[in-house]
Amino acid sequence: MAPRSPARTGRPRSAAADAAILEATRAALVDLGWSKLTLGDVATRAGVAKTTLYRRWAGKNELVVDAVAALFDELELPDRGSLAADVEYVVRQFAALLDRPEAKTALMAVVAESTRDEPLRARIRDSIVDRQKRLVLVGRARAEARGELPRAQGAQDAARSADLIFDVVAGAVVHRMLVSGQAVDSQWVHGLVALLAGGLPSAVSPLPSDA
Amino acid sequence: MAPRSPARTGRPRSAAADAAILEATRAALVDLGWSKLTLGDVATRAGVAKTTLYRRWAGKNELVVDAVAALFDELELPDRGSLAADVEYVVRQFAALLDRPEAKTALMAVVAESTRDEPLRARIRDSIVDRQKRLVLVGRARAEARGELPRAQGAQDAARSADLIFDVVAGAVVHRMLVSGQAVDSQWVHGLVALLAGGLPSAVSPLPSDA
Amino acid sequence: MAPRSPARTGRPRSAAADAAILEATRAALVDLGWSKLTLGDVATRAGVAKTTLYRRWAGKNELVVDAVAALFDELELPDRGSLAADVEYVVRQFAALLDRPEAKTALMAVVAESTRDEPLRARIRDSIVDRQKRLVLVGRARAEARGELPRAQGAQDAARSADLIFDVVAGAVVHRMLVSGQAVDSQWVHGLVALLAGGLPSAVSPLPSDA
Amino acid sequence: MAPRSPARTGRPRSAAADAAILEATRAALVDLGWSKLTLGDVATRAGVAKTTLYRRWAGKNELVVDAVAALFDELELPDRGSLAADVEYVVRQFAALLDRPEAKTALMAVVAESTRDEPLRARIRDSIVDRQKRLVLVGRARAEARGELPRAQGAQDAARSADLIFDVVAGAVVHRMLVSGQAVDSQWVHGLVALLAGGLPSAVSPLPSDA
DNA sequence: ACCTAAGCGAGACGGTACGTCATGTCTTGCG
DNA sequence: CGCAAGACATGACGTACCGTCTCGCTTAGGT
Repeated sequence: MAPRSPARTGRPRSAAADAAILEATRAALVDLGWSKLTLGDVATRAGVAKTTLYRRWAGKNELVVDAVAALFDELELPDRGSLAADVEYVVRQFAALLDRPEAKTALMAVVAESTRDEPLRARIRDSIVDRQKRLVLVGRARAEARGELPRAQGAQDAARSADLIFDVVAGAVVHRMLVSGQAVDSQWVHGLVALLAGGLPSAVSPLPSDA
Repeated sequence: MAPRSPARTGRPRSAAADAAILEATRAALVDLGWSKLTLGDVATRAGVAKTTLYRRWAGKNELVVDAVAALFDELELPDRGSLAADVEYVVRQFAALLDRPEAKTALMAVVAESTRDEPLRARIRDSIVDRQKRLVLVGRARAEARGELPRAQGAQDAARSADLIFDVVAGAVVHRMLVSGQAVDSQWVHGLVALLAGGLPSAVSPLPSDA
Repeated sequence: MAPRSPARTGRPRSAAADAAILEATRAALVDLGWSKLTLGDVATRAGVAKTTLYRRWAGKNELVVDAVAALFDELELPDRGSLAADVEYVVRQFAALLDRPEAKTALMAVVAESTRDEPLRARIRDSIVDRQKRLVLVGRARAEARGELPRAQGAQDAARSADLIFDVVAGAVVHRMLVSGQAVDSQWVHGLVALLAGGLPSAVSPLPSDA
Repeated sequence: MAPRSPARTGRPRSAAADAAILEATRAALVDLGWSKLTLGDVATRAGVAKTTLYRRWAGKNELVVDAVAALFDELELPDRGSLAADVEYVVRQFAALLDRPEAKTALMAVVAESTRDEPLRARIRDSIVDRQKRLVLVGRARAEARGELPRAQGAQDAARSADLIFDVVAGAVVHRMLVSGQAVDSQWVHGLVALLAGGLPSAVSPLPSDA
């Protein structure tokens, strides 16, 4: 009755090993960064043989995607009472995540690798990117309920605009922190929120600082 | 030191070498991508010894930053008549640049490396990022002249909002193409322009397609 | 009455497995040679699990000794009518055996291993070497009966000279084939027989060829 | 003018490295034996990188042949006054050589490998085997001069019988020590000399012991 | 007819060595 | 003296076997 897995014989894979490897990968990312991380070192840290690691992941890219994906699932969006507050909350949360060294060094690196590796791109999309779009959908649904935003006209338009908002918000934070190399401070967050609320005209006007 | 060049043999190399190396680096990025690019291969392609290469650049990161920086200087912003048109133009131009394989594979990679290498981050900022902020300044100046945007209140606010706009626009395009892995098509560009013009409420409303 | 092994319960070992493993070992020696033979491959060929194999043999050396030992028991020495004919017969037979790829590749290899492994040397001696000394004893007994050789003076001398003759004859054939890498052809065999009959003076004189 | 070697540019190979590697190989053979010798360990012992080692030798087999070949060139044959004395001298010398652990463990192993590797067999023949045939030729020439042996009838016969004598003498010693695993003591040497002098009838007669 | 203990296949496990590759440095000899 | 050619020490790569260890089954003998 139960759809048994195709191979049922042999010694089963150690579940503990998977967890140890992913944890060791994150630790190694913190200590060494992406480019100096070696799978041999990860295996040693995890108390595992290199072969065990290669049995489960095709290479460094895939391993790091899995190791980092879990971090992104920690993001959440409680109701802060208004669209602006929700946006501010999620932006700060995302910035805090990108401030963690393991996320910072790994995210751009695997994205860079994915430009020449379609399966990797798909894995990143499935494990990391698409899962965070839920935050946009939740936020928008609340804003619609509050009357802050008009209701989407159709499913396709809804998806399209969600993608756009996601790219703008996530892209802005990533670019600010990793490309421009500057902190996501209150001033910048308030500027972004203003821009999202009212477009460029709102963004260029000075804002009351709260710092 | 003195550039003597009456009829000396063997001398002309040095000047040509730089150009040949950077060109070879771009070609290698196209063929191999960032992670499989090796300095030995670049040297061979450039018809140069590895020693010559290491005499001029500290490593792969620095070389690639220099090789790619030139591409970004091609961006320009002619007056398209309105703020919206200017934004659309620069977004499309930037997207076209990021579609080139040598830019795509290299940009994220060096940014990733720069998360643990402050001198590299500075080099990227100087050679690539900051030079493109001129586009924002030019665009805003025109928009102010046209009365599309209010004048900035002070130099500091002006710089701050220019940084914000730059992060939002560039970040959105980079995220769309490299992280989400989707094309920057007309629909998306128009959505972005609408969002920049009027904020989220404008972005979620359906737009007249031009595709 | 029979002093059964201490543990008598449980499923008995499969007799078929032993035969299959030894046969698979010989086949693998033919296909791969000693150094590329792996126990995993032998197990697969024999349709047996690696554990089954390790339950019975300590390692590759022991397994191969057992696998090739059987080949050597095929040697025999029918009465050819004279000492010279008996020697020629046994030399040709031994040469034919050493021409089989599984014997050729395995014999020297296990002997080489045995230089640092006393138990292995003993196993080789018991399973292979000493069993073939019977051929010398049979041949000498016949020659004595024919009056071709004087009777040995004592048991110790008899054993000593049998060892010597064995080393000389077997050593010559092995050296000819495996070290010098040349064929044991009629000319060489006749030369050897002449040398054994009359010593070096006989060996350096030209012999009537029969090829 | 001089026919320079094809490649004349670049840093030349270190002559010191070659010597250090061969010496380290012999030391490793003594410590570990053939089967546990690893090229990585040899490289470490020689204070050399693995790549340097692989640049010069194709693998373990070739390296070991070169490392032990030098040992065999130490053999020599001073005039001991009679054929029997010359034979005894060279047999003892060869036995002493085979008693050295690096020669013992390596010789049979490379011979075993050579059964499936024709280039290796040729290398062994050129570097080790053929070079020792000189001893047979020297010994025979002296014996002929002394009148102990008849002169060879032709060059071909001379070569053939030299090969035979070499296989018999060297084969007997090798077989005695490595296969039978017994010492080449005086009794055995005298037996061998007697056999070579007068054939089997001389060998089976008891000899005056000198031990 | 059950019980029990060992054998069995499959295959994952921690290891070790492999042979190759790229890095960044260092000698050479040529021009 | 600059430079190409390429050897060098270093160290990671990804693979192959090793010999051991679970697993979930047979498969017998003793009761």
